[in-house]
Formats: sequence, structure tokens, C-alpha cells
Amino acid sequence: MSLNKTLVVVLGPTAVGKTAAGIELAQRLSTEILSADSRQIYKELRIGSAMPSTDELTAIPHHFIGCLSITDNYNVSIYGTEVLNLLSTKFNHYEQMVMVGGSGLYIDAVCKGIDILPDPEPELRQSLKTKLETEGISALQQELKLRDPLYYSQVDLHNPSRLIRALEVCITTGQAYSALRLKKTVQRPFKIVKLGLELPKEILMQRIKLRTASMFEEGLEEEARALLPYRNLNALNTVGYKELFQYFDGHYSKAEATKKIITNTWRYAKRQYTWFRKDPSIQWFRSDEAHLADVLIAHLNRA
RNA sequence: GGCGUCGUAGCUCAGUAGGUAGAGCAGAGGACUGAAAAUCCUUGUGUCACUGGUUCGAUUCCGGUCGACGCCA
Repeated sequence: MSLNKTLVVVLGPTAVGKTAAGIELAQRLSTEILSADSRQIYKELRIGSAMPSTDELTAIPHHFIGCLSITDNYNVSIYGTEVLNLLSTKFNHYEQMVMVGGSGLYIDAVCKGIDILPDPEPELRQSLKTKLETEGISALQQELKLRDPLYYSQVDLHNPSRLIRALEVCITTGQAYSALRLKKTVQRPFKIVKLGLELPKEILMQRIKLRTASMFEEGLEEEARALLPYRNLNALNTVGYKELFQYFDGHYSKAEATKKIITNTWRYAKRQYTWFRKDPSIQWFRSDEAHLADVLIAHLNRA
């Protein structure tokens, strides 16, 4: 690989129009797309994750879309490794590759690198979860205080996920999590250009409402009902499915579930903005700009 | 038409034995390296329906008006 190879990252909040923009860009650049979406990667979540359509998927080769099952174990670290492997092959044929997605952590794993840490062991995670349920969060806090006082002083002590993960690393490695968590940015052997897509609040909200309606027309309810037996899998702790499971349980009506899907999608979009706003290397564009692809390509040529 | 209950934050509702009020949700902002569409943190002034009265003082007590719901005609 050489430094004139470029990874073009198209990112932004959900429903902003990344898929269409990414495809047009990849067509214009005569290259392929790799997805950075933690849910579209699961083949069972076709409608609810707004996976690209069959037509779109055949128009341009896509990677990391629908290639896993919800029952597979997967995480950012594996994703980062697989993307780098793919890029090292693809850059033999292409000058650019287009990465499209909204999972900030996944994008960072590729662009900035991620520390080498042990993957979670299911049994250990389960036992820590059980400890949380039976003894409360203070039990996890106290254990972390003993095993890694430094991280204890830095973490959000009310966040069970953070505590459990840190304890997993401490227990499996015998070392302090903070000693292994270097957070050092790695220099990649290719250029990276980040293109952020955005829309004014009212327009994005309107698009979220329309997209939610069209998901129901495509059969979101049936898709979710078929996945009900798998509801405890992490992949199904996802907007669009968890609300419908509650509706199936009789906790609220379909209309209420629909409203909650829209609300939760909006909240997700806000969290994505919060994540991306911190990154000064992102160049922002309105996704409803006329001739968006021209504008993006002009920017790439300048970059 | 009569009787009763209710009318408090965008929504659902607490509460004030009279000293102008607070939760959940939503909204807004933020954090976040193997769960990340996840997880977590911060943030609550609103003519306490309107209008008279009692009172030093009423969202709270009393009367009337309007509205919602229920029961009886």
C-alpha cells in the first residue's frame, strides 16, 4: 500500500442519506464500498437496519453488509482487523475505497486503530452480569477499585457496561485495564478523507418519520416477529426491534411502538452527532445539496 | 337538566394540613476502546383552567364560570 491510496469515509447520522451518496460516489470513483454499520452487518436485520436494497447491493460490490448472523459473536476489534485486511487487498486494484456508515466506534477502529485487548469470554461476562444483578453495581465498583484504582478514578462508575468490560480485561489478563488501554492513534498506510453528511433538524426528523413508515410497509413487523425468539441477543438490542418486541408483549399499541421507534431513532441520530462533532478531521456537507457527488469529488480532488 | 370526580411542565401524574411546586417520559447538552442503533451522565418557572370571596398571604379553603369524564334522569 502506498500513501496515494485513499479511504474515503462517508459518515453522518442515521437516515441522512449516506447509502445513496456512498453508492454514487463509489460509482464515480469506480470502486467498492465497505460498510461501517454495526447492525447492517447482520443478514437478519434487513428492513429494520435500513440495509441497502438488492438493487443497490448489486450496483456496487458491498462488504460488511449482511455477512453475519445475529447469533455470531462479533465486535469492533474483529471488524477493524477484517477491514484492514480487506483494504490491503483492495488497494492493489483501486486508488480509493469508500467506507459508508454511522457507527462512530467502528469508523475510529479503522481510522485511528484500537488497542489489543482480549475479547470477552461469554462465561466471565455472564458471571459479572449476575454479580451486578445480585449484588448491585457497588460490588463491581469495589472490585474495580481493587484491581485498577486508576481506571476506577476515571470511569463513569454508574455505567455497568464500562465496569464489566474493565473487569473482564483485568481478570483475563491479570493486569490493570488502564495499563493496556493506551488509546494511541495508529498511522495507517493510506490517506483518510472523512466526509460528513448532515441535515437541519426538521428535515432529518421528517426523513426519519418517512423511513419508519416505509419500513413498516416493507414488512418490519413480520421481520421483527420472526426474530422474537432471539430477542435476548445483543444484535436485537436495536431501535426498531426492541420497541416491536414490547408491542408483541402487549405493553403498548402498535401506534405507540411506532412513535417510540421514531423517537429512539432521533435520539440515536443525536448521539451520532455528538460523537462525530468531536472529530475535527470531518468535512461537513448538506446531504440534500444539489449535485452532492460532484461537490464531494471536488473536495476529494483538493484533499 | 341533577349529582359526583377531575382540570398542576410538551405528555402522564405527584404535592402543598394556606407561605407561588416536583417526579417519570419527551426535549436539550455531554461522555463513551471488544454490548456502540449499546450503555451511562447533566439539565425542570410552569398565568398550579378562569373568576370573585375569606385571609397579612390562595395553586391549596369557599362561591361562580368554562372544559373533560362518569353516574342518574
